[in-house]
Amino acid sequence: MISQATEDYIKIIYKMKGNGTVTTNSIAKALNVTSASVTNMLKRLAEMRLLKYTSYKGVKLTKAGEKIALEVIRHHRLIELYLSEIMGYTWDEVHDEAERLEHHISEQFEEKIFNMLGSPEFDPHGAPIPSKNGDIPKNEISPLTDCAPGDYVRIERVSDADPEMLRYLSEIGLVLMVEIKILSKEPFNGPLTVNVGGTERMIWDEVAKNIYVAPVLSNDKVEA
Amino acid sequence: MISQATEDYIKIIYKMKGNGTVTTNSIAKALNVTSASVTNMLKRLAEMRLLKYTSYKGVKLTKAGEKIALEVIRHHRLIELYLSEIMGYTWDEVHDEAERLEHHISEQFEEKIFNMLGSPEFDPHGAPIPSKNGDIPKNEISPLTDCAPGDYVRIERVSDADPEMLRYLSEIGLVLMVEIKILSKEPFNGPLTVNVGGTERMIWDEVAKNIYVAPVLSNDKVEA
DNA sequence: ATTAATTTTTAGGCAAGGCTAAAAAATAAT
DNA sequence: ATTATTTTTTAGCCTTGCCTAAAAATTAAT
Ligand SMILES: [Mn+2]
Ligand SMILES: [Mn+2]
Ligand SMILES: [Mn+2]
Ligand SMILES: [Mn+2]
Repeated sequence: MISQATEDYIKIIYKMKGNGTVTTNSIAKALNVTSASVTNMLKRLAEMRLLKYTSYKGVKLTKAGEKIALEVIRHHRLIELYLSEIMGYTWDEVHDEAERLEHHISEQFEEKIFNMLGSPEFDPHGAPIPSKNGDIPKNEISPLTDCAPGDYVRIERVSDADPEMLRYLSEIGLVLMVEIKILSKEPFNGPLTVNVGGTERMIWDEVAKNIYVAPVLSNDKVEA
Repeated sequence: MISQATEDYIKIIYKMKGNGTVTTNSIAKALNVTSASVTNMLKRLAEMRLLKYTSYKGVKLTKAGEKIALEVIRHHRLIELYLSEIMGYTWDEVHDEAERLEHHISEQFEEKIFNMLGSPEFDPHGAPIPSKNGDIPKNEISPLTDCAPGDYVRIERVSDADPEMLRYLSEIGLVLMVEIKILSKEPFNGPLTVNVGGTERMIWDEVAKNIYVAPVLSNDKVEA
């Protein structure tokens, strides 16, 4: 059996591979353990052939490691969606529960909830759910911070890192699939003003960073 | 946080307290570990004030220990019922899944499934679900092996220990709430013959041991 | 009352996964 | 090119839970 700690290391390494080299320190920070602990674990994971580890140089998952990462992420996102769709959790409550359960459900459980949810492709925060064989549903999204005045976009994904932020976002109506129009944007990472369901809102960098959007095709637009 | 191992020890000790003194060996057998491991753990549990441990003499849970036991058992049985009622598991599939999940769900999760299930009192095998404050729903049941010819009884509980046995029982129609009439019983733990839904069945000791029944009041009887 | 058998505890080890403090390597600054 | 800073690794230690083998205590049989 593969341990919870192992799964958490592998998962975080997988998630960090986007932003350049995955270093000892970055893993330590993400998992809230010391770098010494990370070095120790990386050696063991390399021993298990779940990743390739070059001292001082960083780390890269093997095929086997990536498979485990995708499996855990699939569990996590399916559970999040299940909690929210079937059990009535709010989107700020699902992450912590999923973070534990992802390591302890059976394949049968995974399959059952996958079917109950109608073969879903995205979790409650818009994150793609890897398929059983590791394919990741694609959708074209970009950071809200990249938008320009005049853009008309739909919220397609939010970061699930901070429950407080999620509560704030739903409070001000910034939930998935909501369409917003960018009214203005100040330079130097300054605040945006947007129109959300008829209300004008200011969204500053700290908040905007959490939101990803896709353009609304002009023929779908409903002028606000 | 209290570890999974701790919870499993406490739970098994609680369950064994019915049959006389709980000994090192009996715990070892039940948990499939060596007696040396048990001695070691008992010392730690005593240190944590979860039980009173007298060398060579056996063990008894404290109030704190009992509270943990009841909490874990409540989780286990609620999860079993949830899996069977809401997710379509069969009664032979629920135990293993519950055995892991019981240690990892939150109080919120517990509450949600409790409500979804309509404040249930018994699990899919007829075992009572301890209430939030530790009360255990009572029902008057006795072993099927204690029945005498002529008795008319209802199946109120089955042992969930062996999935194979559970599959066999449902195969021959011996599921919860089914009413059966005892036709004959051989001495020396010999087989019983019973009438189940019009069919005559032989139930020998190994099988009968798993079944607990309550008498059906004569005015409720439906002659078979 | 001894002796034999059984149960339980001790002693000593091991693997996983953490930690701190010190050493070494890599990077950045002068 | 040195020197200073940051990153990473080593070394040594700890706790949890498990193990085996040997010793001690208890219980059962003669
Ligand atoms: Mn996790
Ligand atoms: Mn999510
Ligand atoms: Mn368990
Ligand atoms: Mn049960």
